[in-house]
This record gives sequence, structure tokens and C-alpha cells, in this order.
Amino acid sequence: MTDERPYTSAIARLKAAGLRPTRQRVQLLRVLEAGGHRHLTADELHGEARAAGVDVPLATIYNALNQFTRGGLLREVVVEPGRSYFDTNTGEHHHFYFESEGRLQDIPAEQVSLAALPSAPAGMRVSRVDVVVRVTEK
Amino acid sequence: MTDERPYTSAIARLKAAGLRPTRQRVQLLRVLEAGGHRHLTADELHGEARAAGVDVPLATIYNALNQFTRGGLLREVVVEPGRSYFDTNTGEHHHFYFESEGRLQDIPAEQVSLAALPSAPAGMRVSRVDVVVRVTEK
DNA sequence: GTGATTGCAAATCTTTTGCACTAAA
DNA sequence: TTTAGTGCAAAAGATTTGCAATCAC
Repeated sequence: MTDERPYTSAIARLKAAGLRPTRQRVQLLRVLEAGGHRHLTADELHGEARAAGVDVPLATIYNALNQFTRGGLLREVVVEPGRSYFDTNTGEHHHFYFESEGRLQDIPAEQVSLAALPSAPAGMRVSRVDVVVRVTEK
Repeated sequence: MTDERPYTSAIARLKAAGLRPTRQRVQLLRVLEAGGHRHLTADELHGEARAAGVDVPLATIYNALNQFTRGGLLREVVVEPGRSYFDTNTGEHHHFYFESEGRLQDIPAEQVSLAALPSAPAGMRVSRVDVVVRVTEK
């Protein structure tokens, strides 16, 4: 899969997220965008980046992923202890989690209807509702 | 809160879970039961156990918590990277997660109605559906 | 007895941090 | 220039593992 987006796209998205478009951030964002919507760990991104000739230390990958997440460019998904997945799909949606494979798959928001959620305690607001459907082999 | 259950209760529950009722497992389960339904980390249980005079290394706490979870005596809840909560409530229910405090609170199953979940892929079965409502300060 | 379990220490893995160096504005 | 970001190495946590000693059945 080739990334057809112009180089400036990553730059514009970084600026919009309030992040200075440095070389490594632009490169990492391009690597992320090049693969379409998916879920990947810091380590996986590190590997993909290296494969794409972008040689950045893992610590910088973590920094970038966290900054991207804060800036709304990514969404962090936690389904298993000791590992974070970063989701390039930032729209409203939920997840299947395949326990045996450690793999996530999106569920479009329309396919899940949540009703009658209790209201948040006083002074609190709901920042997000995560639904994770865990599936195993039958 | 005092634990009114007879000592054999913990033993019986361990046996039912297929676990040999060793001294430390019985003691740890009693510490867990003594506090009513709650969510705690391995480290918190370690602290509580010590306070109760049950001096068990943290590694054994982890082993026991994982065994209890496999045996259905506890439920593991993952909401934040790098920390697992163990829930003494194993019934069907969901959670509020107070992001600023790192605290969980149960939401009774009846208060959340899930509809129109997509069916699991062929050969797979849904093992659990977790709903986490994340709340922040307004 | 004998096979499962514990205790302990060390190892592992993921993620974060401190700081001198470099690059963006 | 001036301030933010990177690279690297080291630290920090959480959790797991290996193995001899110990306990439950």
C-alpha cells in the first residue's frame, strides 16, 4: 500500500495538533498513515519505521506516540496488562479483541448501541466510553 | 468491616476453583473477602496482606491473583497501561474509571444495555464484553 | 512419598526520564 | 537566537520465571 497523500499532509496534521513538525514526527506520522487504519504497539511502529528507513530510538517512538495521542492524532487502547495499542482510527468506534492472537479489530460505532448509562457523578464528565468485546476460540 | 464467613469458605471456594487450598492462598483469599467488593492492584493486596499479618512476597501475590483469576474467583480489569486491577466482583457488570484518581467503580449490568453487537467471527465466541466509562473532572 | 506450591532473587518487558546536543521558528 | 525536540542511556515500574526448599494430599 503506497501513501498517496502529499508530504505536507503530515505537516499540516501535526500543526493542527499543536505539535512542531520535526523530521522524526513527520516521518513517523507518514509511516503510520501509510498503513491505513490499524492498531499497533510502540515496538511494532519501531519495526515498521526501521523497515521504512526511519531509524528512531524506541524512546522517541514512545514520546511521539504519546504526543500524537494527546494531540488527537491517535487513540490509545489498553486491553491487556503491560501493553498499549495505538489506534490510527480516532473516530468513535469500539473493539473486538482476539485474546489468543493479541489482535484488535474495529467495530463501527453504529454497530453498538449503548443505552441507559448511569450519569457521571457530580462535577465529572464522561470523557469516553470504551466497549471491548473479547473473543476466544470456540 | 469484619469477615463473618467461616474459615472453610475460602477453602471451599479454592477447591471449587480447582486450586489446592494452601496456607497463603487461603490467607490471601480471606484478606480479599474481608474487604467486600472492590478493585485492587497486586501491590495494594500486598500491603493489605502485610497489614493483616500475612507476609507473602509480591511474586506470590501475583501468582495467586493470576490463579484466582483463572479459577473465576477474581476478574482482571485493565484500564491503564502498566497496571492491572483485580475485581472481587466476578458477576456481570461494568466500570466507571476516574482517570484523575486511577479509581474504578462498578456499574451494575442492568444499568448498561448493549444492543446490536456484531456477531463474533466464525469459530470464535464472545468471552466477555467490557464497558469502561471514563470520567474526568469537568 | 511425591507432585504441587512457595519463597526468593533475578530476569524480562514496557514505558518514562534526565540531560547534553540539535533543529525549528 | 531562543525554545522545543531528539538521542541515548539509564531508571523505573509492573509482572514473570527458575529453582531449591516446603507443604498438601
